[in-house]
Amino acid sequence: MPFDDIAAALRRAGHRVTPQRLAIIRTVLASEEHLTPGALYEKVRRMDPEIGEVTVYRTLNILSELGLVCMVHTGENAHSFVSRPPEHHDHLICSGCGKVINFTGCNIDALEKRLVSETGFTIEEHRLDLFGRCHECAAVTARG
Amino acid sequence: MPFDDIAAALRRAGHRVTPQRLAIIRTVLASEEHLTPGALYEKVRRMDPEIGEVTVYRTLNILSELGLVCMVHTGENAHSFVSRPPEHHDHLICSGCGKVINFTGCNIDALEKRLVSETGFTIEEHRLDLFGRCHECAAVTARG
DNA sequence: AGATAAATGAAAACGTTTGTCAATTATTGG
DNA sequence: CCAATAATTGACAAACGTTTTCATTTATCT
Ligand SMILES: [Zn+2]
Ligand SMILES: [Zn+2]
Ligand SMILES: [Zn+2]
Ligand SMILES: [Zn+2]
Repeated sequence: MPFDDIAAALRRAGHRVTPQRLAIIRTVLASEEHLTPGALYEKVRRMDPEIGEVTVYRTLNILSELGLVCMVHTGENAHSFVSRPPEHHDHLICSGCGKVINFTGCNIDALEKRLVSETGFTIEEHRLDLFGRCHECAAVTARG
Repeated sequence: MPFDDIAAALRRAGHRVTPQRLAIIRTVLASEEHLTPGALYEKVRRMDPEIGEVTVYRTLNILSELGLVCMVHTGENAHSFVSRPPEHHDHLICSGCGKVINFTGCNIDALEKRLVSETGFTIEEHRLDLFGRCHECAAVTARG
């Protein structure tokens, strides 16, 4: 999602567009990786050394509630946030070497439809991680 | 997973089988819902009032690493744990109230086959979490 | 039963997240 | 542009969730 669209959506939702919020949005957009509020705070400080950590938390909550950034539950003790990617993808992770392969086309629409009708939930997103062993690591295991 | 199997697996992995751990396992097995370590601690205390909260944390980490219980990332600020049912299941999680619904039949075999042939990976397991809003929480959002 | 290393529980350290509040500031409208 | 207004900010502290530390206890093995 482009910078200007995020700022416009913020204003449209009745929030003010402050320099601090713009700095936070820029920093999220500039980073490819998922960042915790704390890590993001450290990065934003380089742009705006006076910014408070609390402002980062508050802004991320707003952006995430408006669907302007993506909140990821990693299993660590803190949430992570990342700019909303252009297209949806999931992960294939090697338990041996840690290699991560992104793939598209998870194709779970039928499953989502089934669950919507069975549970009454509104489904917004999902996270699918497949764990296994890459070719190299599988070979090592077989030998050992 | 039955009580005795969990205890045996614990011992097989080189861990000791203590009364505290048995109480924690019993409590997890007795509860249908996902519980945070804190909530679980309150329940276990009724069986063993002298148990320490730290022991609950440590035990849950061990059980979860050994795959004997299921750790759920709900989007709340704490993880939840639940007994692992005999058959594979995935999670549908409400971003509003944290409610978790288990479902079976994720049916991703075709996807796994495709990825195996495309990447050469051997796939061992997966984690699929769907996030959305339950009927009650969706109503609140629409009203607000 | 005795030796040994793992496990326990209390307290404290640590990181994350939220609440409070006076001071600042983006926005609105004249 | 200026003044009025209400949202936002940042410092501080409080509330959580989780891990570390360490002396004491205890499960396990011989
Ligand atoms: Zn590998
Ligand atoms: Zn997907
Ligand atoms: Zn709900
Ligand atoms: Zn599944």
